[in-house]
Amino acid sequence: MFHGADKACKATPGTARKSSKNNSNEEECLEQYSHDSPTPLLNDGFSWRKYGQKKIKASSHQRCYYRCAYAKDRNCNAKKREQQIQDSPSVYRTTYVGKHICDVNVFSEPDDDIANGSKMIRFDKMDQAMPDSVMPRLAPVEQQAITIEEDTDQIMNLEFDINEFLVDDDQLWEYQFPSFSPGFLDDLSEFDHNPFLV
DNA sequence: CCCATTTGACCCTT
DNA sequence: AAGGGTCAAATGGG
Repeated sequence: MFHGADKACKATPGTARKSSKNNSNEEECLEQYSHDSPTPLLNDGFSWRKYGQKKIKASSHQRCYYRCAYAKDRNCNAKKREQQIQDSPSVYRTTYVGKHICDVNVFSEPDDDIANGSKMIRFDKMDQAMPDSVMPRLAPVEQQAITIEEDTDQIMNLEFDINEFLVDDDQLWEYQFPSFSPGFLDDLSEFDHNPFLV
């Protein structure tokens, strides 16, 4: 139950407010994709703009809502929400929703890129770092085994899975960003996450 | 001043 | 009605 990849084929609830009730079944199947890490994933390569924050009933922590900083300019509909889902060993779940069409150039063939060992990273408009963080795995994951968690969006079994998360994450990031050392992220989050102070 | 975050109201779905 | 997601005015920092 980790990288819960599943689609929400219900015509973007967010935009539904404009066209009243056009829902039902559009072809707007948003992918949803979560990623857990011991620290908030503040800098995942995209520029985000926070647009909301809410207290979630199930959790004692708040959930923050971000959308692509270029959403306006490039009409990008990528969003993410981030929430601390556990305390003791703190775990933050970042859920990505939608795709970054603002960076569609590097998106062409993620698998191909990786296979060829070529660079799939562009720093053009990013003042931060690598683009395309976790998105490229969307497609492959979809046809893998989604049978694990479907709608079980709960946190429950996290306790014993944490270790898996950590290990897997390291490998995952290394796999996706060969140019960066695995510790790169740790380093980053170490100084720009401040759950309680500041 | 400009722009990103904050924050509560608003809206939609269940 | 409750819970979750987004808007937008106010706020604060650069």
